[in-house]
Amino acid sequence: MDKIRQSTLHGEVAERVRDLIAQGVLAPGSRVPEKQLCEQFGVSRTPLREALKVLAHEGFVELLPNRGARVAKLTRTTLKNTFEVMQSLEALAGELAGARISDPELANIEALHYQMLAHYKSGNMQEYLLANQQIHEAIVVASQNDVLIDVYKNLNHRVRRVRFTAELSSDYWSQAVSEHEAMIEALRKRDGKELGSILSCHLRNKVEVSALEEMAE
Amino acid sequence: MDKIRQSTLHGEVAERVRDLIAQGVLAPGSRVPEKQLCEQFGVSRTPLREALKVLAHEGFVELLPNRGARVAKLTRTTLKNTFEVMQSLEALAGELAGARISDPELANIEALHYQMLAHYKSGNMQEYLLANQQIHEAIVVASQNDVLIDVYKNLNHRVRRVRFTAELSSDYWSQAVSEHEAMIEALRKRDGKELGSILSCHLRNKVEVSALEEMAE
DNA sequence: CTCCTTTTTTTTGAATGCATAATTAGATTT
DNA sequence: AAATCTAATTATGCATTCAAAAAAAAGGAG
Repeated sequence: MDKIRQSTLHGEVAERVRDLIAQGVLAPGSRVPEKQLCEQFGVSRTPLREALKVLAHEGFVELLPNRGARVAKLTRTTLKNTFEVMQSLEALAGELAGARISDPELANIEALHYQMLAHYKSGNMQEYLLANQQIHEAIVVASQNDVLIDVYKNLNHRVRRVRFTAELSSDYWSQAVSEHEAMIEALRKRDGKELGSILSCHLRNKVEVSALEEMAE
Repeated sequence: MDKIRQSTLHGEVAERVRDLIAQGVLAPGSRVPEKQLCEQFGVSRTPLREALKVLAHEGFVELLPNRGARVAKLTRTTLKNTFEVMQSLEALAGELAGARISDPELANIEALHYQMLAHYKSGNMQEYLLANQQIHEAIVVASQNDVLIDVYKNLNHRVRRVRFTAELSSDYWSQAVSEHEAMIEALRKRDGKELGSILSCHLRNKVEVSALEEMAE
């Protein structure tokens, strides 16, 4: 389950910077202080700068010529666009997963589903959202399409810093839960088409629901 | 039309290395000779290595710890997976473009369409494929979803090195052309749903059609 | 002659150094 | 006192250097 230790320094650094951005330690629009981060991480500027190149490509930071890296602002529009793409990718994942999912994978998703229901009943939103997230990821993984998995994870990374702080209405919860029920049902029937269209709708509300912290500009 | 000169050295270098890979100068599986490329480009290893980090993230090369970068092999499976994702993205692009495309954009696509038809009639496959490619890209751009455009371009980059060397059957050509006719028709009607489903089918044959040069393993 | 070990060479990963551009601070002028 | 110009400081981009690891070459045993 653990991913293989990459042992690439720039990779480690990239992950830590991503975390700093996700946690809001590095504010959107602010410059990325190379020197300070180097001291903090105990590495030289070289691997940090390599990491910044990758992060720029991932959309976490912007590189300004001779002005270093700035934390990219996640605008409402970008967020909406990202969800739009993720929705489409999930729909594809659902279609493929229907045809390709293995029994253990299905069992795992079912287990997650019941965990999620339990959190729903007990009103534990944090845990609910985590299980929910894991289900979606598991479906994507079950698609067995490496490119899809890769692109999806990258986009997921990007929106990680958006916290769902809003109180979700009970209406929304119950609808989401029933959609999830339908998803599991479709998976059990190995009905990819059905699963795809459920997933396609499922994300549609997420944008409005998510309360955005940093929607400057 | 010209993109803004980025003036980032690692960006330039990345592009040149991408080209070398696309042209097959750097063979799949072979190691990327840092020193040699540095001399060839007239830059030091720093920007080259930064570029390699980005290229690794893009899937062009693989980084092996203490063994440098190797040109990634594009397996049949990866190619199939990539087309699967691109197809899904194009379908989304079509849906969005239907709602959002501007009149000049539509006119441009129509122009490209007629160019493509001309090449079809004259049997110029190379030019036909180019126009075809441009139409697909223009539809993606017309979606006005920056994230989508970005991801699509990246995937398109990856498969650029696959050359369509096979002689396309006239059956395939005529079918593809009539599908394109339908696409234009849907665009004129601003019918995103229709365009999406046409595009969704349109790519489906591409995998089999594409004659792959480097399908080792 | 082949296989294995040891040494040499090359290559890689990361730190440091240096020139240039940008930012800040200070001085000068109005 | 506000604004503008200039000097000092700092940060950035890239080249270079250095240590460690891997590949290649040389040597030795069976």
